[in-house]
Amino acid sequence: MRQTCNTSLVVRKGAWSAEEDMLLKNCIEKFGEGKWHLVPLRAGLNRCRKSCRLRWLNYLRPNIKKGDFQDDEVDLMLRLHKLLGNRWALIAGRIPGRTANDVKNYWNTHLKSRPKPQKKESIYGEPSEHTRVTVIKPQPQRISKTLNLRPHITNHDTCNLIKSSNDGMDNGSNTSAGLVLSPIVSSDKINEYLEELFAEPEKEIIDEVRWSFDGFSHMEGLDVVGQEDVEQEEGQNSLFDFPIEDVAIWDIFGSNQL
DNA sequence: AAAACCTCCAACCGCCAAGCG
DNA sequence: TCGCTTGGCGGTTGGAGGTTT
Repeated sequence: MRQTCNTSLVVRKGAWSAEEDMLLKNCIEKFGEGKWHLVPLRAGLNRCRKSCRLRWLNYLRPNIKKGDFQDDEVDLMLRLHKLLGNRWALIAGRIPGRTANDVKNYWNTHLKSRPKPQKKESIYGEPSEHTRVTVIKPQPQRISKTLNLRPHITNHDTCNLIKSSNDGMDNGSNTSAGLVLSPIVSSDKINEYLEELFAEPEKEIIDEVRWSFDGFSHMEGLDVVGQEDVEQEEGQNSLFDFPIEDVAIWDIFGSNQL
């Protein structure tokens, strides 16, 4: 019989006690993350694997930032949500110390129902009523060898996806798989997609995206290469083959391997 | 003071895809 | 190729604590 959280097997539910936390923490520190099906046994916990995993990821793991979201975190969250939609794991992967659950909860409680600001007052780039925004949703959610990234990009476009070896996180706060797009997609396709995405004058698009690039590179210690430098790069199949604003979009998809 | 209501977030649930035999 | 197990995700819920009446 398969033991899951849904069976009638008696597994403890509800809030975790300090003792359970300690047992789980000791277990993870001893055996490492992963093999969640073994964790309840190893730790001596009467909890299901999912519950153990969730408790560790959302509460016990080191480097988790508690407390209110800072303005820059909220700003980043809004921008990422505009691009990615409800991809909380991906969004959290770009906000150091925050978990997907944190981001989701914050969004649902603070941002979801808030009125959209007027266009001119918008600091988050919210779309006007005439602006159609297409949320980028890498499809499918998990990497597949036969992945068709987006309808815009047909099989004719060679579009390789590489699963990031370090899950796309360099801050230890997220376990979502990072996606790395190899830059074989034509710039035309990217520009076409950007235009559809923002449906704004070109300058605004570039400003928006450049902000993103600057933000990420600052946050993650990336070495920003300006447009002039980009043009001097010679390597083939390099992300630097792209204009700087294009690189930012791919970074948003989850890569920190620039 | 207490009941009603609201807010927030930890935890649960169900689903999906990868991996493996 | 198929079925099972596992890891991971987003949506939802329940209850504790705070606020209002």
